[in-house]
Formats: sequence, structure tokens, C-alpha cells
Amino acid sequence: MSKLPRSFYDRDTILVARELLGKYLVHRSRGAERIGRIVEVEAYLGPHDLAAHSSRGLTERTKVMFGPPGHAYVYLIYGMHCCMNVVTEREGHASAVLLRAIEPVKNVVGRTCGPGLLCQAMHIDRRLNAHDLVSDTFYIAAPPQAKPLVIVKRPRIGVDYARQWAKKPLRFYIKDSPFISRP
DNA sequence: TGCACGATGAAC
DNA sequence: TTCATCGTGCAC
Repeated sequence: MSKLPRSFYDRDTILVARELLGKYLVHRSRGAERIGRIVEVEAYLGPHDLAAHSSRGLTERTKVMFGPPGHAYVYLIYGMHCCMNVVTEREGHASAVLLRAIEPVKNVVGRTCGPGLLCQAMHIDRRLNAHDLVSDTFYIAAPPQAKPLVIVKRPRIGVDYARQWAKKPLRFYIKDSPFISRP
């Protein structure tokens, strides 16, 4: 299994989002290695994308999005759930890919279909915010034999406030995967 | 210093 | 469809 290098993330966000499907998210903590196969993601393109947190400008919370690619942006939503994003493109571009669902591969307990549940099952919390994904304990890797995937495009979830950006097909998932959060 | 509002999930 | 629950951002 080969760990994705920083250059993987330093590319067009939609391309990164699509190529993250089928990859393995790996998190080592408390002596356990947890692995999940990414089956559903959403792309957040930058400050011009009204659904992206970075569209509000550089703040204490969103500064990670404005940082260099290949880092984790983990934030609390609705006061109780964590969501994990992968920062993409060059520093200052402020784009990211939200991981919405994974398929359990190793040491993953509980449901994983949804950004909050995914973080809970993978033991990801806000302490991992700004963590480098080109690291030994928290990273994304390409599985040995990656088979071709059929990718479905859909509008993003829960961003109705983003006007015209709410309709754009920036959500991607693996067709027929039983682990996606919503069809 | 106060307050409105979520990139959700679960219950009803 | 409704609600739990609180950090964040921005208005005052």
C-alpha cells in the first residue's frame, strides 16, 4: 500500500476528490490501526464557492483550509459532530475535500455512512485538525490493486444556503456502494 | 459580550 | 419532520 505524497493533494480539487474514491484512510491511535475505504466525498472549491467555509474569509477556524495541501481540516458541526476534510491545491487557495463515507476495512467499529459517523468510527476528532496527512499515524494510501470505479455525481448535502453553488454536482461517490450516506 | 446558525444524526 | 447542543463569526 503506497502512501499518497503531498503532490497528490496539490492539484485541482475536483480531480483530487474523484481520485480519493477507493483510497484507504489510515489512522493509528491507541495502539490500533484503523483503515476505511473512501466511498463518498464532496469538493469545496475555495473562497468563491459559497458553500465552502473559506468563502467567509480567513478566520481562526478556517485557517487550515488556507494552508498548504495534504493537511486535515477537522471541525465541529452542530455542536456535536466532527467532519474531516483534506486540504487541496496550493497554499492560500483555501479548497478542500470533505470525506462523507467510508467502507470499513480494518478495526472500524460502528456505522460510517456520514461525515460525523465516519469521524467517530475512525477516532478522528478536532485534536487532528491541521494534522499533516503525509505522516506515519494519519494518512491516505492507494490500495495494492485498485479496480476501475464508476463514479456518480450529485449536488452536495446540506448546503441549500449557498444559492447557485448548492446545485453544482460536487459530490462524488462510488456507484452501487452500500456504504454511501445518501443515494 | 451576546446571539443566530450550521458541510449532522437519531428519534418520532 | 423535529430536536439535541455548542463553537464560530460577526454584530453591537
